[in-house]
Amino acid sequence: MASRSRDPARTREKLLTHATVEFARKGFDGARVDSIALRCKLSKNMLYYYFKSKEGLFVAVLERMYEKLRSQQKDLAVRASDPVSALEQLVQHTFNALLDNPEAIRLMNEENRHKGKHIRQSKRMRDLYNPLVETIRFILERGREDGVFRDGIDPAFVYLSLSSLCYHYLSNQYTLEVALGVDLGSEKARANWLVHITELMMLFCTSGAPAATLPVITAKPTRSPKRVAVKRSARQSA
Amino acid sequence: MASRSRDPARTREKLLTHATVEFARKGFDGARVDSIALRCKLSKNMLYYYFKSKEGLFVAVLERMYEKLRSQQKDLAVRASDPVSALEQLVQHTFNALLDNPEAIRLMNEENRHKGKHIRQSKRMRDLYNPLVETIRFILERGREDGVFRDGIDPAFVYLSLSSLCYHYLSNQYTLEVALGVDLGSEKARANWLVHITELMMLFCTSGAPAATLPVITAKPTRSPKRVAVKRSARQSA
Amino acid sequence: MASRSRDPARTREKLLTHATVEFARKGFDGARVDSIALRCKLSKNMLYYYFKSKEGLFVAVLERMYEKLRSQQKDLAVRASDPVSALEQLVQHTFNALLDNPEAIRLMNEENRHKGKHIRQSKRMRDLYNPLVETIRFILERGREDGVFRDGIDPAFVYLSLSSLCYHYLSNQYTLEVALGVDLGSEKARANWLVHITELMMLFCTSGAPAATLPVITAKPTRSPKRVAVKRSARQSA
Amino acid sequence: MASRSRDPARTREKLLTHATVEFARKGFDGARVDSIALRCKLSKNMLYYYFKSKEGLFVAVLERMYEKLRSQQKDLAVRASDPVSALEQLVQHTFNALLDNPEAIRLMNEENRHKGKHIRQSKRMRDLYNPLVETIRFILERGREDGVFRDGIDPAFVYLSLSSLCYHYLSNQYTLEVALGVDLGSEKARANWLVHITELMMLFCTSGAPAATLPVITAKPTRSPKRVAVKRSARQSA
DNA sequence: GATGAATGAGATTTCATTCAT
DNA sequence: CATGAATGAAATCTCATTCAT
Repeated sequence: MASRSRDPARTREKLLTHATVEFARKGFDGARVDSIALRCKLSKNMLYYYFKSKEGLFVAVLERMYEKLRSQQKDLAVRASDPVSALEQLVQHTFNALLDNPEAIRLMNEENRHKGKHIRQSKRMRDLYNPLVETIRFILERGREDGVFRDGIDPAFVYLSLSSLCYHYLSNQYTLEVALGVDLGSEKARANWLVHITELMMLFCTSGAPAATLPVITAKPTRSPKRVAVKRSARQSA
Repeated sequence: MASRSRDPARTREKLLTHATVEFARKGFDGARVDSIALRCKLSKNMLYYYFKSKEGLFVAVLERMYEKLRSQQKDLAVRASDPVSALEQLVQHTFNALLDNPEAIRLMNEENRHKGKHIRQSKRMRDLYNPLVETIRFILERGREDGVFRDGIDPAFVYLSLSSLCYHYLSNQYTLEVALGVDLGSEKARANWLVHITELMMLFCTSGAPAATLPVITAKPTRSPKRVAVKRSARQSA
Repeated sequence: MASRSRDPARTREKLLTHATVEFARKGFDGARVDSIALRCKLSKNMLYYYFKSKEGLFVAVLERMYEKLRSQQKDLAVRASDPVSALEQLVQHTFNALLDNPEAIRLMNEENRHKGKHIRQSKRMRDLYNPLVETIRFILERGREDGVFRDGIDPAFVYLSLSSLCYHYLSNQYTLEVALGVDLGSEKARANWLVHITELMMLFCTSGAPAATLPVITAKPTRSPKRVAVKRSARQSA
Repeated sequence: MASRSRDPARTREKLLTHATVEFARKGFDGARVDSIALRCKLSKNMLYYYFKSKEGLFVAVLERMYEKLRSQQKDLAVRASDPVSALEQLVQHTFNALLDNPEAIRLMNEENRHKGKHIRQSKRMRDLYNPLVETIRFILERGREDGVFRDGIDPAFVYLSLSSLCYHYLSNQYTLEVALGVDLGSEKARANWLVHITELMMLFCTSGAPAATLPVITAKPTRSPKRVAVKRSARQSA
C-alpha cells in the first residue's frame, strides 16, 4: 500500500505536463479533465485540489508555457554577439523554440480566441517580455552605432515581424500546405524558410527609411475593424 | 405558428452564417448546436437534416469561409496594375480580407489544430488557391521584366511571407498586446502595420539575392520536429 | 417526370413487405419509419397515409403475417390423408412454415411481449385458427376410429405441443446453440429435429392414457404466477 | 441531500435488478435509461459509470438472468432421486424457473433476435449449461441401467424438447390464447400443461426406438433455411 | 397519391465538479 | 494527499409525426 507518489511538487508538475498536451491538442473546450487525470494516473480530484478548476489549470498551463518558451529564446545570451549575428540568432531561437514546443502555438491560439482574458491579468507576462524588447532595442542600438542597421526602428515592429514569420509558418502549416500544394513540414523546407525569414529581417534592419512606430497602450483602445488603406504617399520610399 | 419559411436555400444559408460565427467564437468543441439553431430560429434537427452532423456543418462553414476570403483578395483584378502597385494591393487586400472576416482566422486556426483533416479532402481548396499563386507568379514575372523586382523569387515564399505578416498580427493580437504592452487594435496601429509589412514585402522583391524555394509535395512527408539551424554561409548576403 | 408507381395496391404491399422485415429484425421500438420508407423508395408520408401510424403499420404487418403462416400450414389439404400421415404432415408443414417465414417468429415474440394487445382485437385471428383446431379434432377423431390414436386427446394440447416443438427450436436457436454447444442451424440438424418431434407427437397420440384438457376462456382469467407442482398421483401412468 | 448510499455493490445490484425488469418489459430498444435510473433513484450517469453503456448493462443483465435461472433448475440436487422422479423434477423445476422469472423469457427472446451476439462471447454460458447436460446424461444412463428408459437417447434432445414444452407455453401465451381461444394463464391450466409435458417427456424416454442425435458444433455451420422433409422411412417406428 | 421541409419531444451519452472517506 | 462514488446540467443526435405544396 501507500506507494502513491506523495510528492506534491511532482504531482503538480505531472498534471501541468499532461494538461499542456491535452489543452494544445483538443483546445480548452475539447480537453477532458478525465483524460488528463487518467494520463497522470491520478484521480480527478487532485486536479481540483491543485488548480481549483479546469480554467485554473489552463491558466497555469499558459504561464508555464510562456516561461518555457521565453527561456528558449535565450535573448540575454544573444547580446554578447555582434548585432547582425544577434538578430540572426534571435530569429533562429524563436523559430526553434516554437518548433520544440508545438503546444505553445495551439495554446496561444486558444488564448487569442478568448481575447487574452486569461493572461491579461498575469503581471508575469510583462516581466517575461520586457527583457526581450530590451534586448532587441539593445541590438538595434548597437547595430546603428556599428553603421550596419538603419536608424529609428521600433523594436516592437521587429518582434512582431519576426514573430509573424516564425509563427504563422508553423501554426498554419496544414492549411497552407493544402492551399499551396507544397510541403512545409520537412526539415529541408523548414531550413529554407528559416533562411528566408532571416534574410527578410536583415533586409528590414539594414535598408530603407525608418518605419512607423506603434502607439503605446494607454487607455482601452477602440477595436473597430475599419478597413485600412495604405496611400502611396504614406509609404516610405527607399 | 408563423408560417415556416419553406425556402431551403435560405434556411441552409442562415445555418451557415450563424454557424460560422459560433464556430469562430467558440471553436469546434465549444460551439453549441443548440445555440446555432436558436439563433436561426430553427429546430436543431434542421441542422442535421442539411449537414448530417456537427462536423458536416463545420466542413461546410470552412469551405464557404475560404471562398469568401479568396473572393475578397481580388487577385485577378490586381493583375491590371503595374507590378509594384499590384503587390501593394495584394498585401492590402489580404490584410483587409482578414480584417473583414475575423471568423476566418479562428476557423483556420481550428482547422490547423485538427491538422487540416477536413479540408485536405476538399479538391475545392486547390482550385481556389491555384489562381492566387498564378497571379503572384505573373506579378513577379512582370516586375522582373520591368527591372523592378529581382529574379528567382518563389511565389509560394511571397505568399507565405505576406500571409504571415497579415495573419499573425490579427490572429495573435491579444497575446501580443499583453506581451509587448502596445495597442494593435486601433485603426492607426493597423494602418502603420500595413505600411510596414508592405515595405517589407517590397524590400524582399526588390533587393537582395534570390531566396530559396520550397519543395513541392510528392509523397507523405516526414514531419520530424528536428531543430533547424541557419549556417551563416547558407545565407544569401546582399 | 411523373414516373412514380401510382399503383396504390403495390405501394401498400411494398410497405408491408419491407415493414415486416424491419419489424422482425429490429422489434417494434427498434424499427425505424425512415428506414422502411427508404427501403421502399417512398417518402415517409405514404406510410402515414396508408397506415396512419407506426403502430397501425405494425398491426397490418402482424395480420398479414398470420395469414401467410396459416396458409402454409395447409391443414385443410391434410384431411385427405390417413390420420397418422396427416399428423405427420401437420408437424412438417408447421415447422416448414416457420422456417420459411423467419419474420413470423420475431413478430409473434414481439406481440407476446406486448401481451397480445394488438391481435386481441382482431376477430380475424379466431377465424384463422378455428379451422386448424377443427382439422386436428378431425384427424384425432378419425385416428381413434381407426384404432391408431388413443381416446380423449384435447386438440388444443396437440397444437400447443406441436407448436412448442416446432417454434422454440427455431426461435431460440442462437441461445440454445451457445448453451448446449450444438449446431441447430444446419439442414441436417433440422431434419433430425423434425424426425424427433414427429416421433414425439406420434407417441403422444398413440400411447398412454388420456391427457388433461385446457379450460376454455370465459371471463378474464387470473394470471397469478403461482408455482405449479405435479403430484405423482396426478400423473397418468402408462 | 439524504446521504448517498455509498455502497457500490448495492448500487450495482439495484441497477441490475431494475434494468432486468425494464429490458424484459420494453425490449432493448424500448428500454429507457432514464427510466431505469429513476427507479433506482440514481442519476443516469451511474449506469454508465458501472456498465459503460446501455448495451453493457444489457449484457450484465443477461448474464445475471442466466445464472439465476440455472440455479433454480436445481439439477444437481435432482441426481439424488431415481431416474423417473429426477426427470419429472427437472421438467417441473424448469417450468417453475421460467414461471418465477418471467423476465428471463423476454430477455432470451431479445437475445435471439440479436442472433445471440451478446452471450456468444461469454464463456460463462458454457460453464452454466455443461452441468445440466451432464445431469441429463447421468439420469438417462441410470434409467437405462434400471431398465426404465430406453437406450441411445441424446441428452441434448431431451433438453431441447423439455425446454420447448416449458418455454413456448409461457413465452407465447398471449398469441396462443387468442388463436386457440383458451386460457393458458390460470393456475389450473398451467398445472394441466405441466402434467401433459411431463407425460410427453416420460413417453419419450420410456418407449420407442432411439432418436437421432444432433451434430456437435465444430466450424461455423451453414444456416440455409432449406425446407426439411421427413420421409416416412426415416422415422423410427415403435 | 406523393413529396421535401420542418418540428418538438426525448434518447443516449458526456462532463466538470463535489462528497465522504 | 489522495480516492472512488455520485451528481446535475447539458450536449449531440434521433425519431415519429405533420405541414404545405
